Amino acid sequence: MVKAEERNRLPREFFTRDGITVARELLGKILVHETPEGTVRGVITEVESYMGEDDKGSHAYGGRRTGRTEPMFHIGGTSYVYLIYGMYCCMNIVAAAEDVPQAVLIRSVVPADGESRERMARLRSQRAPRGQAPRSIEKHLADGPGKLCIAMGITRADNDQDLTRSGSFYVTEGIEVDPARILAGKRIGIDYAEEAADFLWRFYLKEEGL
DNA sequence: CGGCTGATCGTG
DNA sequence: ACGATCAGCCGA
Repeated sequence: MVKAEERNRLPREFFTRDGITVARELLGKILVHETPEGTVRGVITEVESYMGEDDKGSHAYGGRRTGRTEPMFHIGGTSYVYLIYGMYCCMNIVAAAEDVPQAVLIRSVVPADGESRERMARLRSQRAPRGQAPRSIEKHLADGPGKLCIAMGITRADNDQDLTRSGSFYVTEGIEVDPARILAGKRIGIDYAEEAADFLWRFYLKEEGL
């Protein structure tokens, strides 16, 4: 007997489309991570597209295929988790076909239920670098790529996983999103990307209200 | 709320 | 050296 959640898992065909379509469609979907501490579910509210070899903002720009970027070249539906600034992780979901290095950076989620909210708060609290936990965990539970990974227990151990098959890491249907509620803006933190820094490839939901 | 800065380390 | 970042601290 399968869990209802398993029946709603997004299939390969969802992810093997272009990175902008997948990014927009991911808004409102639920990222699920089953950890030893329990299952954490987050509704995706902000994403960014990284569009492959020609995108100066992408790790795969110029076809750069190394140990780190390898997962980006795998088939749509693969996870790409990497360490950033020596202390945080960023979580991406690869899009498109194999050898087409497009990916969607998950920038923000909100807890899908009360249990997830509690687990996110605990995970964020227990990882207090020097001293006390962050000031306002409640208001900023998972509203950033690094915070999101901490809140959902996502680490580099979750890199290069097939989200369409993994038993503990996947995406399911979520809330219905009116396309009119999707806003677009410039991607964050890629000032070095020249003209690509101005592309409106960041998508987010108007009003975090849900 | 906006700007500045230190922390920290795998990757190329 | 350099980040697809975060949190604390400052000033307005």
